[in-house]
Amino acid sequence: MQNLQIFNTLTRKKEPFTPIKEGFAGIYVCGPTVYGDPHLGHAKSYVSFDIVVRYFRYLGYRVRYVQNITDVGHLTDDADDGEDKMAKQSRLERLEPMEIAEKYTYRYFRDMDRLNVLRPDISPRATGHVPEQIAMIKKLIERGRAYEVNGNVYYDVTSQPDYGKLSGRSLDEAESGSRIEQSSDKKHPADFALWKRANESHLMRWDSPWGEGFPGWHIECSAMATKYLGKTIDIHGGGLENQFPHHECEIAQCEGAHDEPFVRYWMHNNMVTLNGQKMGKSLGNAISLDEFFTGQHKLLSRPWSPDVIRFFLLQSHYRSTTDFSESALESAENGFRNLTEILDLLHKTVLDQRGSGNTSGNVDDTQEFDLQKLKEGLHERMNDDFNTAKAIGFLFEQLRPWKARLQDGNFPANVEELSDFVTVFCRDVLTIWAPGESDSGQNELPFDEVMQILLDIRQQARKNKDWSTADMIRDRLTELDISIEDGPGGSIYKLR
RNA sequence: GGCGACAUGGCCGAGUGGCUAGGCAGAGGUCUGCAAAACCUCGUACGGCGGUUCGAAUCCGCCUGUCGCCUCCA
Repeated sequence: MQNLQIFNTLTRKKEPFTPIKEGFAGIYVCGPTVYGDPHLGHAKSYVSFDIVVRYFRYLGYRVRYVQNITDVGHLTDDADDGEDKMAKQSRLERLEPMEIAEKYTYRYFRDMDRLNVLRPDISPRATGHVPEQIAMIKKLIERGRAYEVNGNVYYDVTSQPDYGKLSGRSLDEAESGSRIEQSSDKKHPADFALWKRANESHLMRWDSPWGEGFPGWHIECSAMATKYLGKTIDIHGGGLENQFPHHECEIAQCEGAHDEPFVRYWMHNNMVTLNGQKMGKSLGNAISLDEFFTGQHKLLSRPWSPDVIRFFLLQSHYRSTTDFSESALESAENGFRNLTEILDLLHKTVLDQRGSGNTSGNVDDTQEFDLQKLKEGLHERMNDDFNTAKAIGFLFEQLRPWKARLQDGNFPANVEELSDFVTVFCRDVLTIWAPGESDSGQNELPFDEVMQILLDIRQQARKNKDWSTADMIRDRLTELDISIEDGPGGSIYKLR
């Protein structure tokens, strides 16, 4: 009955989703390395997978969503003398490495909360799972998949016949690749570290059978995914740039340790560009989410709300690159406002009907709203590899014809069912709107009542053709970013 | 150098071999004391060159361009 199709990076095809266990879905997504503020790239990735999780739940699946927090400092350089990212940041900020991890973990969740990204069910920390990682490494050595040299442990890629199956690489390519470091200890240039020996100055270090050191940068995901989701998991997601080498190595580690397929469906979201350019610290265009929300960045002319950023992201597909620019955001913002106005109207109509028994509007029976068509259309689009862009387009297409009628107080006979469905879909799946959200600004003070007084005075002036008073009220309010709109049924105000 | 993706109307952005995606902007109109807002109407696009086909933006080849990965990165 559900024809959910997922594009599987492993096969490069859309495939119907079938869970390992009926009714359950285990999802693992690579989480952030917490040594800096989250930026647009994080937003794209985690909003994309937020949709995946929410849609699965909407379909009735019980989801376990696991997303790691990488708080072990991995090296900025694959060579032995590379600096640890966490250590580097802790030196810069004069904080303990774990203070850095905590600080940026909080900031990560704060910004994701603002974007309405659901928190994972489990957010395992890499530093909290060192024993699990060591156990997995031991197992790999026992099974002849890994070897130890001078306190370092490497994975032997030649022991994995299908190494490279996810990214479409072969070991021959890797061997001839010009940019692979020819590390002395490795048997094969593509071998990767499972455990690194810590030199004297290294801050984050643990005891292990191979001496003091720290885990390699792929093993945490393998160990934690296995611990919480089992040897084979339904879905593993992450950014496209992690496809190789990170995810390839995760597969090698898990399948080397368990001889069972690690992941059924691999999902990768595409990247974000800013004004057509790759976002990077070196390019000076890496804008953090907080800077977007506050507008405090030299490339931004004003703040952009998290809702608009989420909506903008959903207007493109997760497997397409998304180019951010202020003009594109502005378009999204206008469209977003347009759509939410319709949703507000629907909700308000239902409240009026339910509330005051006697109704101000009336049923427009000249035309039915085809709710079945809306439902099926949205499901069809979401089932097509979570195509939120198509779904939003369809939402506009179906709802727009009713906007004018709703404004005139006319509504379809099934307005309640329509509103209920749309509320669930927009609030629980897309999460771009929730009923009553837009007008619950300052309930502490009787702001609304005061405004009503002003509007009444102005209405009186207009009745008396006292245009100068009427216009003064409007102009002064406009200065405060409160706009007045006169309609047939009276005037209303809008903040912003 | 190796591997891979993408090139759609002013902008953003979906897309199935044949039928209007959608949004934003723009133009005209309705409404209005003026304005704003809102609503209605309007665009027939698919990088270039070949090929397959009755028919291709959609399939194949070549070319050009952009981007990503190959090194930490969502």
